[in-house]
Amino acid sequence: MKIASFNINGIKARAEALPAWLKAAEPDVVALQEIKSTDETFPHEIFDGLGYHIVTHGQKSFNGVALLSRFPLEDVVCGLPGDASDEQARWIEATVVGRRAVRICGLYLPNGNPAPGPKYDYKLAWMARMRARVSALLKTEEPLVFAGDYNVIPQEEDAAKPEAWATDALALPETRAAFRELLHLGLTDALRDRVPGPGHYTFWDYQAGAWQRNNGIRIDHLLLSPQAADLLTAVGIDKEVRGGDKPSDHVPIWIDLDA
DNA sequence: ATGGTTGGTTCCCAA
Repeated sequence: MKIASFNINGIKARAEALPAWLKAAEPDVVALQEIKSTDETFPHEIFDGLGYHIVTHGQKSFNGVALLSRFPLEDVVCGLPGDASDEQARWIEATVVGRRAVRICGLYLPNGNPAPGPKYDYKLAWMARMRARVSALLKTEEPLVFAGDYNVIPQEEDAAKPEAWATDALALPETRAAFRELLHLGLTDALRDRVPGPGHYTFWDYQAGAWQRNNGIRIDHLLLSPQAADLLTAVGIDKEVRGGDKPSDHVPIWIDLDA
């Protein structure tokens, strides 16, 4: 089962690039972030003929997440549990059954800039709430995949120019500590596990020729529960997508599970 | 230290 995460930075702007990647990469399940669309205005027609079941959790203008799957999407949960007053669409869960059942959680973790400030407070509170949700799901002992844009640069080696991010919400010590707390629950960072070391980026800013200079950062992650990590057979970043026509500023990251 | 670009919306904000 090939499972991917892709922050598309606007579903309507990616009406050509996203289907083109799906045809080439043939993922079974995809977690999309930043659809920037409501459920009502989501352009389902761009996926016609590609064979995906689709669930969306959108909002107007900003954020918004979705799951695509060649298998039916079961037991869907929209919104990160733990704060009924939170109106930002950043979390969606569903179970897919291939040869085995896997629960997929798609997430768009808050950016948090500027830090310090209320946006950074929201980021840290959201990460604490995610930790509680991960803990609850781990008790099921199901294979779990947490796929998304974490807006976290976990270590210095995950940025081409780490000094440029020293005071940024994506890299502050408190951000990295909160990310490590997730890992310490028992999750495996699939890419770090299989391809340790520097130079593996998933985001290049549109500005200042970041792509041409390979000034990238690794902020899109696939974290696996122990039962999912046992099934991991491959991991990759589809870097070439960044050089295509009308690209997102993020590229897809994917894993293959023996499931 | 600053600037630079894109998307969705709107008389700029978020990233």
